[in-house]
Amino acid sequence: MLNLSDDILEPPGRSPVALDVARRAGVSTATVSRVLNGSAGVRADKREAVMRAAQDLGFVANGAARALSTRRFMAVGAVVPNIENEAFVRVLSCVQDRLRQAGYTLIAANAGYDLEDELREATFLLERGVDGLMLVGDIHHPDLYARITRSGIPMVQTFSLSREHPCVGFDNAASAARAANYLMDLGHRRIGVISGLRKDNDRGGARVTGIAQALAARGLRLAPEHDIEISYGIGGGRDGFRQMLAGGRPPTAIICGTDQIAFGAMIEARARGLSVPGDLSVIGHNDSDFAPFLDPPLTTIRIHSAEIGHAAGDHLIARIQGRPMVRLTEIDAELILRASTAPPRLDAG
Amino acid sequence: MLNLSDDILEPPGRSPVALDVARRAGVSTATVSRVLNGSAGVRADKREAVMRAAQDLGFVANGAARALSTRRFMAVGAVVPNIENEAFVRVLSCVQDRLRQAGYTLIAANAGYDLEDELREATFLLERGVDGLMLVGDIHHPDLYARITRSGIPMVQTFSLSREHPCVGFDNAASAARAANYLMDLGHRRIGVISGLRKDNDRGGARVTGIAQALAARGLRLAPEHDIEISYGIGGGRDGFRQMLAGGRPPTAIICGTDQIAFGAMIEARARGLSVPGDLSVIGHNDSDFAPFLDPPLTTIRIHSAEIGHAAGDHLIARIQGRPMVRLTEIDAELILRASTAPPRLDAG
DNA sequence: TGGCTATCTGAAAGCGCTTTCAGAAACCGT
DNA sequence: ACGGTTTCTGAAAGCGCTTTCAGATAGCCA
Repeated sequence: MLNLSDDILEPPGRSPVALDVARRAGVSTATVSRVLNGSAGVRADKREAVMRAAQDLGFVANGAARALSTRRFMAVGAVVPNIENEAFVRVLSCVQDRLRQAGYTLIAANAGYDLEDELREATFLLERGVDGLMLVGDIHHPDLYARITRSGIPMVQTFSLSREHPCVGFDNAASAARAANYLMDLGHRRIGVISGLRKDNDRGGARVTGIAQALAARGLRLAPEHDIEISYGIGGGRDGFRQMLAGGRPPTAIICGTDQIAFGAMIEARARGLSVPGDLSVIGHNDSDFAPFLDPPLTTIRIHSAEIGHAAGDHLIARIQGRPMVRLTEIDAELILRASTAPPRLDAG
Repeated sequence: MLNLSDDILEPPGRSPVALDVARRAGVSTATVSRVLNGSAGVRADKREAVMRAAQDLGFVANGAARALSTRRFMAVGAVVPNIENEAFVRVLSCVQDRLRQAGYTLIAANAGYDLEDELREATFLLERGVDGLMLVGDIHHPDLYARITRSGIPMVQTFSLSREHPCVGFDNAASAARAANYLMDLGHRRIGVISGLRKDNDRGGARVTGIAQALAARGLRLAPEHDIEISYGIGGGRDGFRQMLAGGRPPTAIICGTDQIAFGAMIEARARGLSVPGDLSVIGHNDSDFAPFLDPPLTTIRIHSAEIGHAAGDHLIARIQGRPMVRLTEIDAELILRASTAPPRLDAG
């Protein structure tokens, strides 16, 4: 690196502050602030001088001081159940897109499907001073709502609909019911479910409820041995389907909580000599990247994570900026038909 | 909600500050600060009073004021090329683990494999006042290093080794070479590569170089028509392999930049009537969740993302806290042998 | 009980920025 | 050239917390 005088002058211990810029430009810190924040009403020559001085010094405003002064942290927090889950990552990424455009930062945290942990993480973000908060689902620690209210910042829930709180999501029960109806229309009468853990997870719970109700509406029932709950993942899907087969008469179709679970179930089915969709129809959830590439390509409920993220971001920004905003935004999920579903064999009874 | 007097007393407009707690507890803000930061030397009765007052008021310290005062933001930033990439997400998640234990927050940003964007995002984080910075790879915008130096915060690079900068990673060239040697040991002589975009991506570049050198060391060469660069993803893998077949005599083995690419290539191979590993051996990178479940299970280079993340987190925390830290930490990648690799057919020549 | 040390505590001074408010400078028409 | 505007600018007052420093209090022994 060249030893330009500017570099040498900078004592490495202390980074330049607004006062340094002001002195160098021969103005006051007030003017420095005005220039750097783009507010009008500064004569061109002074504006120039400030810009140059800031540039020379490599001045970067201290975010904490700015936040303290403006009472805006310029960041919003998001707590998701699992930061490694494809759908949540997509949402975070899209929320961040929108925030960035408005000059805000996203700070994401992981709750691990546990209400206490979620409370802890959200409190952490609240302490940091985030200007808004994004959560997943409609089940939260009661103290959490109190703290959010007290902090006075806007909050939005995602991935499910809520009658109490602002939300961007879809009707998990209805979309799962749609999948069940589709299977029944194909002629299936023994339909199973493999879902992720449902504790403190309204999405998972609603989906199973929706399916059960759709079955009931046509005089069928979700047999307990066909209602499996496992921890997420491909391995979980294998285990789940194995468990289901152990429960007596096998279903002719299953609806899975994620595409990973569906993938696992399909692997296990094949290992047992069952063909998909010949002996077993399979439906997943999410429309993951790999879903169209499975063998057979997976029929799945596409959750528009990107749209949810964008809408949630817009929602928070609007409320932070004091603009009016609808309480509920519905981003409908969609049943994507591929080749993992077909009518049951005639002899399947 | 019950209308407890405490709730009513709180004017919703203004959240309580340290002074409110101090008054209610009958002490000064200095003592409040001492109690809430766990510093010793406060008599038990006053400590109690402060705790109760803080509790009653639902007091949450203002993070900006604290940061301004302590000159610590208690957050570190991370800029990764693609926040939706499994390996990077894993690293972020593990870095966060470590940071959290030390009381720090992670703020992640997306650079999209573009040096300018990376500079922009990193600057954004620097402005925020992060206490440390994690980057991916050893190729960055020259201005970025200058800004980091000027800010005086510790930085660590990940996923590759660097002779200049602090880093936690592995030798991409060597591990890819190991895969190539393994294939050559099996008897392969026409080996191809499908990698992600290599522009501004030292990892991708190093891997291809490593493979080319390993081939050269045994008197073979990486034919240009067997050296394919595509954008990441399963679809990319399909396209890439199709492209490779169009280039004349097909390879008997390929090494792919990610498991997704490998998956795509396997799909395309099968569509062309080639069996894996009979006609084509395939090696991936990352050991993704689904790799063991592909058909056949995928041989892949396992990158220990979790360990990299933990080490990077520890590295930053140590330096932030002024503890000494080694400049370079090597977390070796590992070749995981599964069923997608086998000796070439005898007639493959 | 007095005097000395060991503990506690509060007043006050920042941290670095934004923003108000009043004064200075520039501009205008006559 | 002068009063009246209009436009700019800087001094100074916070924002809410931490931390120093000196004074107050408690504890102890003789």
